[in-house]
Amino acid sequence: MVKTEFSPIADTTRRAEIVALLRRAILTGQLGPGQKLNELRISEQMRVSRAPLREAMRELVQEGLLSSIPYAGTFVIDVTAKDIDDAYSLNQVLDEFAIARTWPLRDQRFFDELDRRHEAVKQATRNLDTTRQIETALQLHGLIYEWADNSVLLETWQRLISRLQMYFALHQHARNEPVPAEDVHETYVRLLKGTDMGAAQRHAREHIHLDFEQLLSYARGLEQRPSRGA
Amino acid sequence: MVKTEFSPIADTTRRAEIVALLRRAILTGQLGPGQKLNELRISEQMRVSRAPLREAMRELVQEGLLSSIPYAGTFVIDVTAKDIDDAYSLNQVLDEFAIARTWPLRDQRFFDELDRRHEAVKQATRNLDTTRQIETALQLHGLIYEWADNSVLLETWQRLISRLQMYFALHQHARNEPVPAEDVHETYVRLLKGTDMGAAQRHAREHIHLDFEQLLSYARGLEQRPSRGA
DNA sequence: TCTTGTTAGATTGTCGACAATCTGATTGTC
DNA sequence: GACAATCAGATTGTCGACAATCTAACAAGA
Repeated sequence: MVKTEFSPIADTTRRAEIVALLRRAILTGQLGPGQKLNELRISEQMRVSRAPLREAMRELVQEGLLSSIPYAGTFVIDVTAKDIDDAYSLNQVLDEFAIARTWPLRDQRFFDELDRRHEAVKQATRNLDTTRQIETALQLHGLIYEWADNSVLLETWQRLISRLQMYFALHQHARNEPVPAEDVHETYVRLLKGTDMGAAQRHAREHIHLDFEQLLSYARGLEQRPSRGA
Repeated sequence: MVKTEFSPIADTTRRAEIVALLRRAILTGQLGPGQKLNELRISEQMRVSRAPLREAMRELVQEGLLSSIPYAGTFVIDVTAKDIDDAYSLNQVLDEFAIARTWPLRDQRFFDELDRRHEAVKQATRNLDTTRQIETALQLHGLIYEWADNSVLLETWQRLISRLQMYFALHQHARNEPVPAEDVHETYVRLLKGTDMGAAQRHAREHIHLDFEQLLSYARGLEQRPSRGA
């Protein structure tokens, strides 16, 4: 008997597809912060009734990407500088924990996957695809969470990251300039392969520090002259 | 002009009430792990149509209390020893972080609220109300998260804790014996009022350690002979 | 006996219509 | 003109019915 490895088949409900569509629209900035989601219009555009759409929106509300006010509407969450700062500081703590948990579990498969994701970032960078670059960079960063063998931690990080991805996408959208060509993840990958866990943890803190600083100043700028919706 | 302090008025949608009802049923053990939620039956019992019920269930799925399989059903999540262990280890890290953040923000109002919640636990203990005892103990513990002024952290903790509360409730249900009468939170409260932050952090780790150990052995016992549903 | 195909019942997913609520403009009054 | 009452339109919340899918029992054939 050969050991078969089947992955679970795709969700075939409209609801699941709607969730994916909406999430993507938010994370890429297609739907801006504060924007209201009109149920009737969206359901007509997607050729779907409002029932699965509303269920999908409820999921995204709990996921933290939307916020809903009864009888008023459902909106894309607003970006405040404090939110980013909060997420950033928590992310530092989680990073440290994730690295500590992953450290003794590293093996060849881990290193291979690390390289693969690193390569994906470089690929996106070469192609000047900023959206994909953010996506791949977060996936590279997320490996330590997937490897840490702690489902609650992984889930927590994914919730955190979906918001950060939205922020980063907004930022890039606004600046609309070519992304840094040099490989900023080189050291990160190298340290994760090394033997000094403390060094890896320390670097992780600073690794994303610069990006966050830029993001923060951008968000602070937004708050001076808030533009509602789109 | 007097500074008015109005709390937001209650959500008046059926959906919100259904969420509250279901959550309570799960956290008190009225709905056991693995149990399937029949939409038609529940909607009839609540005198509500399936639409708001399904939306409510979608929220609880994202909250981590339910899990859903398309066309198969929605179930109360299963309790595994690993889940508890994962949640416990993450909770330690978060506790440390929350205390560090709260520390410089402590003031008289903090101390008062601390005493108030401590008193609530003692009250529930005197009344031998185990469910309420768990609830109040978690609320006491949650003060450092509410005070830490980090919305993402608070949200993370609340997700974590709703599951832990379910575990604890199950545990108590199973053992069904009078809860410890002595005041195990005395030291915790005293240290949070003191000047040695490190001591408070260290104690927080051990504070819940014993409870978790009991919980873990209980969960491990469950996994030997899994009883599905109720 | 084991496997495969069929079918009836139950349950979940989706739809279109109606009810409840909010928003903004309009009207009337002082 | 300022302000409150009213009303029409738009939008969200809820309902009941239908479609799609799953489950389990049963029958047919090797």
